[in-house]
Amino acid sequence: MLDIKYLRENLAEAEKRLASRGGAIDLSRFKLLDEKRRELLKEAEALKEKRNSVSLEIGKLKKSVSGSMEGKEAGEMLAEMQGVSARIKSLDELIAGAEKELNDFLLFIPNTPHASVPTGNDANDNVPVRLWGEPAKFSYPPLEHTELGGALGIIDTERAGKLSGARFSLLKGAGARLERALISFMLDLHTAKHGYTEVLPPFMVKAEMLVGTGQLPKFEEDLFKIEGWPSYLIPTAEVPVTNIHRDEILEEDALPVCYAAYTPCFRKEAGSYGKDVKGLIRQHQFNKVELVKFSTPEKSYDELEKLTSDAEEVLKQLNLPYRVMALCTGDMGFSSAKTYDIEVWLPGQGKYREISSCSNFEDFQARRAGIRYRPKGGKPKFVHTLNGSGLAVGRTLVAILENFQQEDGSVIVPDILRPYMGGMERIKRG
RNA sequence: GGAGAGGUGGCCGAGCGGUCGAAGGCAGCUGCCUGCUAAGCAGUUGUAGGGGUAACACUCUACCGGGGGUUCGAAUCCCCCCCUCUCCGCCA
Repeated sequence: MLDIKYLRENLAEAEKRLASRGGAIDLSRFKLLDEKRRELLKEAEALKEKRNSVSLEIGKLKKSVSGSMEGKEAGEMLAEMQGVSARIKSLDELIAGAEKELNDFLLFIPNTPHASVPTGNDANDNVPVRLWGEPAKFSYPPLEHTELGGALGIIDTERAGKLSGARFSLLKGAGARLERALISFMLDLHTAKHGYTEVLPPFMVKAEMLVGTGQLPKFEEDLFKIEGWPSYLIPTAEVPVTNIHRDEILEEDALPVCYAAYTPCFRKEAGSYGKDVKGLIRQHQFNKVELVKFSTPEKSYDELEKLTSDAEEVLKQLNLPYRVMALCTGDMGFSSAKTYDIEVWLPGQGKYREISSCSNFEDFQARRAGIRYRPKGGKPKFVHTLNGSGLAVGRTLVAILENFQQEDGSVIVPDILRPYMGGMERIKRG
C-alpha cells in the first residue's frame, strides 16, 4: 500500500510513476475519499471533545451534593448530550465506511517503481545485467528434462496425473532424492555461508497475511482457498515468512533480519493454459527455498544486491549457466519496487528460464502488514521488505538434468550435491 | 470433545461506572550524587489519526484481546467471538 501522506502531496507524480507500469491508474478517487474522510473526522472529533468535557461537568455536578439547581442543570445537559451521542454514533459509522472505501481503493493500487527500474512494456524490455557461465556444447540435440526424467524412471508424469491431474509431478528414486538434496544444499548454503536463519513456517495462512504481502485482494484467482476453513495454501514462503513480524516494532540493531525457508508452493496458474504444459516447469505444487529480509530503508537496495547474489551463488556452486535480468516497469509484480530475475540456461529448450525472482518491496508490504522498526531514539518507521527465490527447487532439478545430461541418457550429479546424494556421481537408468 | 483459569503500557502487575493513558514495580532514557562495574535521589519514557508548524512546540481524538450493547460518561456493567494456560479424553 502506498503512503497516504505521499499521495496527498504528490498525486500527479504518483500517477505518472504508476502509469509506467502500463495501464494508467486514476487516483482522483483517492483525493475525493481522503477529503471526505477528514471532513467527517473533524466533525466527529469536535463533538467527542464536547461530550468528554460536558460529561466531566455532569459528573462533578452530581457529586456536589448541594442543591437542586445543579441537579436541574445536569438534567438539561443530559438531554443535550443524548443528541450529541446519537450524532457521534452516526458519524462514526460514516467514518468507518469512508475509511473502508479508501482502504479498499488503495489495496488495489500497485507499488511505484524505483527510479533505477528500466521503463518498458513487457518481458521483451527487461534489461540483461550480467551473464555467468558457458552453456555446454552437445554433440547431439540435447533432450528436455521430461524425456530424460521419463527414460531414467525418476519422473513419472502419468501416475502424477492419475493421482492429482495435470501440473503435478511424481518423483521417484534418484529424482526424489535429488529434490531433497537440493533443498538441503540450498538451506545449508544460505544459513552457513550467507547468514540467514532457517525457518519452517506453516503452509496454510489466514487471508490477512496474503493481504499483507499483496496477493490479496487483487489476485484471489491464483490461490487455493481451503473450503470450510479460513485459510489459503501458501503460493510462496514469502507470505508466512514476511508476516512473521506483522504488527511488530523491530530494533534497528537487529536489522537486517534474514530468513531462509523451504516450503512447497501452491498456485492455480489461472490464465497460463497452454504454457509449459509438459514437465516440471509450471506446477500447481512445487518446492522452493525462499530468502526473506527486513531492512532499514537506507540499506534496502544494498540488501537487494546481496540477496540476488546469494541466490546466484547456488547456481555458481552447481555450475549452472545463468543470466540476471532487471525487470522493466511493465513486467514487475504488483508489490515490487524493483526486481531482478535470475534465469538459468536450459539446453533442452535452448533458452534461459526464470529460476529466481528477487525483489525489494520497500515499505509497500510493511505498511500493509504493520512491520516497523525503531530508528535509534526516533519514532517507529516502516521497514523495507525483500525476498527472492534461493532457488525454485523443481526448476533447478530440471536445469541439472538438462545441463549435465550425457549422450547415453545418464546425468552427472554436480560435485557439491554428491554428499547429499549418498555419494552418487551419476544418475543412471534402473 | 469435557472441566476450569485468564487476556491491561517493553515486561510484571493494580484498577472493577466519572478526577484512568491508566497506581506500583522492573527495564530504558536524562540529570544529580558517590573517586573506582554497584547503590541512592529527582525527572522522564506508548501507538495511531486529525488540527497546527518551515520544522519543533502545542492541541484534539482514539486505543486496557476483537466486535456489538447499556449510559451524559466504560478498562470497569451486559452479549457474541477469538486467543492463551491447566486438568481429563482422543490422536500424528
